[in-house]
Amino acid sequence: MPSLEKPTKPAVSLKERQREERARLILEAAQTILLERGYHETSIDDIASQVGIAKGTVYLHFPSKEDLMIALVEGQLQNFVQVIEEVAASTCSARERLEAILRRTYDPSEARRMQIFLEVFGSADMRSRFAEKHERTQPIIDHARTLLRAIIEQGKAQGEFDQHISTKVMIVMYLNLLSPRNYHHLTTDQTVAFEELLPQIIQIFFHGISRKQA
Amino acid sequence: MPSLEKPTKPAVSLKERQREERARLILEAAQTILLERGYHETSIDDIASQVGIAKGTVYLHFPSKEDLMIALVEGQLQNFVQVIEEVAASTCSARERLEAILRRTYDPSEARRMQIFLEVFGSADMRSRFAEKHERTQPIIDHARTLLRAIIEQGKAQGEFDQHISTKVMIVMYLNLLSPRNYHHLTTDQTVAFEELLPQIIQIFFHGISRKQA
Amino acid sequence: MPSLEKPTKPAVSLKERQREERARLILEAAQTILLERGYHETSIDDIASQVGIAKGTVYLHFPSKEDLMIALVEGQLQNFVQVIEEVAASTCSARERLEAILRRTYDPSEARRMQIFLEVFGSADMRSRFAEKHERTQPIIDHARTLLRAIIEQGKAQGEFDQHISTKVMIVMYLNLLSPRNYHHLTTDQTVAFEELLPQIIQIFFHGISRKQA
Amino acid sequence: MPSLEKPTKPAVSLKERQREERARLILEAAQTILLERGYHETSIDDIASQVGIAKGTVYLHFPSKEDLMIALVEGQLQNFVQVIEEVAASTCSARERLEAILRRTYDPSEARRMQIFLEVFGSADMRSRFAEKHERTQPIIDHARTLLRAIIEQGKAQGEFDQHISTKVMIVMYLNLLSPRNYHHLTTDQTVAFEELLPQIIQIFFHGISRKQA
DNA sequence: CATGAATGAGTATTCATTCAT
DNA sequence: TATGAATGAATACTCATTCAT
Repeated sequence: MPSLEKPTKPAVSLKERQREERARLILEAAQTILLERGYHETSIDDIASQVGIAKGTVYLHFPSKEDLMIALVEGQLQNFVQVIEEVAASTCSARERLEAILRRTYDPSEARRMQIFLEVFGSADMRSRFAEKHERTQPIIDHARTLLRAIIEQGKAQGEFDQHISTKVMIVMYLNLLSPRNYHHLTTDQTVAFEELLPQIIQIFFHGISRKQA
Repeated sequence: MPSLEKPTKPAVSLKERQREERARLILEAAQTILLERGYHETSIDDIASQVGIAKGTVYLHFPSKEDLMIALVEGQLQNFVQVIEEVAASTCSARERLEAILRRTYDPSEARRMQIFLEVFGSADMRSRFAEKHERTQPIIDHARTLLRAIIEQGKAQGEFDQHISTKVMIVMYLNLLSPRNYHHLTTDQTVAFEELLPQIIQIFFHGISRKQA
Repeated sequence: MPSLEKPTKPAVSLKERQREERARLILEAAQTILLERGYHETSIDDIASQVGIAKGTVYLHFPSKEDLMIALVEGQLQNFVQVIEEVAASTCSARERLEAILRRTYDPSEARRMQIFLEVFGSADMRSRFAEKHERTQPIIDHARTLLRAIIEQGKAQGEFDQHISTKVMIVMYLNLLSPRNYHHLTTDQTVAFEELLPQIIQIFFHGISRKQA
Repeated sequence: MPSLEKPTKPAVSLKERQREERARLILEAAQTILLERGYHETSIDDIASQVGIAKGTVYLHFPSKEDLMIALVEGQLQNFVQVIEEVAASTCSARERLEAILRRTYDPSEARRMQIFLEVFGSADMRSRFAEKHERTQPIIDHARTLLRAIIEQGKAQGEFDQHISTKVMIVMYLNLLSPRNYHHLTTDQTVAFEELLPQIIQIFFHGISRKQA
């Protein structure tokens, strides 16, 4: 019977799990409000009351508003890297792999998880605020870029992509496609459904970078 | 008597001109600092002292910090529309016209004039702040989109662009290209010079949307 | 059966002793940290972790931070009174007895035990905080003063001290000598060692109050 | 007539005078409340409403609560040094000069001006808070000590004071006498009037350090 | 009893905005 | 008109205290 032993370990892990759960709830609330209102318009009180806890409790999990923000971005960045890693391991063609990443990024159930991270780099406020504390995130970003670079260069080598276009530019443009935010710019009048948006974007991008049939 | 000639009109107009000049100086200073530091990190005092006037004077021209910001964006938006209008009137091919707009947007001497406008829509802070006061900018944006739509549809009609891709998507993606900011995302290590960036972006985009040679 | 011997009393007393021991440990830790950092810079957490217990446990012994402080001061005050009482009982001359008290107060091994008490009265923060809860300490202080008064008046009666100087003033000045803190004022550059400081202070004070040889 | 010239200088100086007046009022209020309640128990709001101004206005004059405190202490320190300097210049005997300083320090109209400065060095909180920002005050203190040293050493040379007692110890003890605060320790029961206190203190101290008539 | 997570009152500080000069 | 001193609402953060486990 497993009840023979009553180890203290699970207890510790329980507290730890509760703690992480709490942190996760805070991050989630923070994400929702931050996306809606932005960093400066969101107070710690707002976040706390969204979670249904007291202001002080937020500080038990994150030493400062900024650190909360950074944790949020870092988590999403890691999510993103994980998606790339999973896809990178497959044996499909380069295009298929890049498409897969795009699809997972646009997948509504995933999308929310990455918005802040994508948002952060789009705001002067945020970027300058981040610049200093980037040390930890930079290596993760570098890793992501390395993986993408490998995929794209395979695609070039296999004749899928145009070798005259710099890999760097492809990466940048590809990453641009990843920000669903960009597609709200001037489409608040929801006349293009997301379901039709993605295939067309894919079409433009991959046709755009495909090897020209001279 | 000096009242022989109608002195009021010119006087008013002079004052008015001076007034506008003042407002322009403030907007210019605001633009510079806002781009550098972001909305919240920029105080009215910062802007005033950049212009060399007192804080209170800013309020003689703009009723609030937010209105200053909105005036700034509106001005840039109008700039942008003007560029589109100028180009739209030409008789070049659709692609040539769209390329011309891109080039003027990327042109360093013009670029600064549009960055805030482009930046604003990339920050949750800004967007939510704007949402309410959009009434005035929305018609301008609609006008721009109408002009672009016309060009693109000409391009489709003339067989330049792929008719299977929705015009809306093309517009959105095209507007995305316009934000130089996007190309800083992960290119802080200046390995892709801007001069080579633009032609490649153009290449990808226009090849991407070009009619397929079945 | 273990109930043969009356186990309750010793058990309670053991618990009580443990309880008091705990309280003593807390007071000791509090003293160390409070002296180093001051009342406001010391958190209950600091004290608890210095003792190696949890924050809540401190509250099982002292109803508030302030009460902890008061208990500390009261204990030290009692210490001080005890020193006076021990010395007062001796048969030496008045001057020898007052000197003995001074020496024991300055004795490094004792000194720490009284610093907080002396410190408290030197800080406006502390005094105002104390003012209300003085009721309990006041009688102890009165007792100390009575003892000192007796010694001094003996000294006067025996011709040791100048009868023209008020006993009250002598007491006040004498108590002033007791605060080693005072001698840090401007001697941070440690050029006067404590060992030479005390004899000279004694010399000045007792010569100062000695009967004048007309 | 002096009204012939309407110089702008006086206007500037008026503003400047108003500004200084305001700062003085703040310092005065701060002093009163700080002495009563101590640093931590005094909020900027308390000070502001004591002066009858808004919180923000305090910050127009002092960049932080701490700086306000430092300004206060520094001002009082300078007051003290000025007293010493004035007295030091006289040609009286050493004792007379030291007595003069004591009297001026105890003079009720002056006393309030120095209490904070004397208080600060009596609180662990304050001292540690000050330690860092002492750079500016240290030279002033050193100057004061140099002046006092000179007087005392003259006294020794002239046979007024006992040469066997270290000048440093005399200075320290003398400075101790200067803190009226010390004489409240245990004399809240106003049985010794200040008028009789001072002469007796003087008597003890100067008899204490006087050359012994072997 | 002991714990330490949760609380929320309290505070320093900032800055857009106003208005007397 | 221009100024900039004054204002006070807003907000991040701390920490004594409580209480469920």
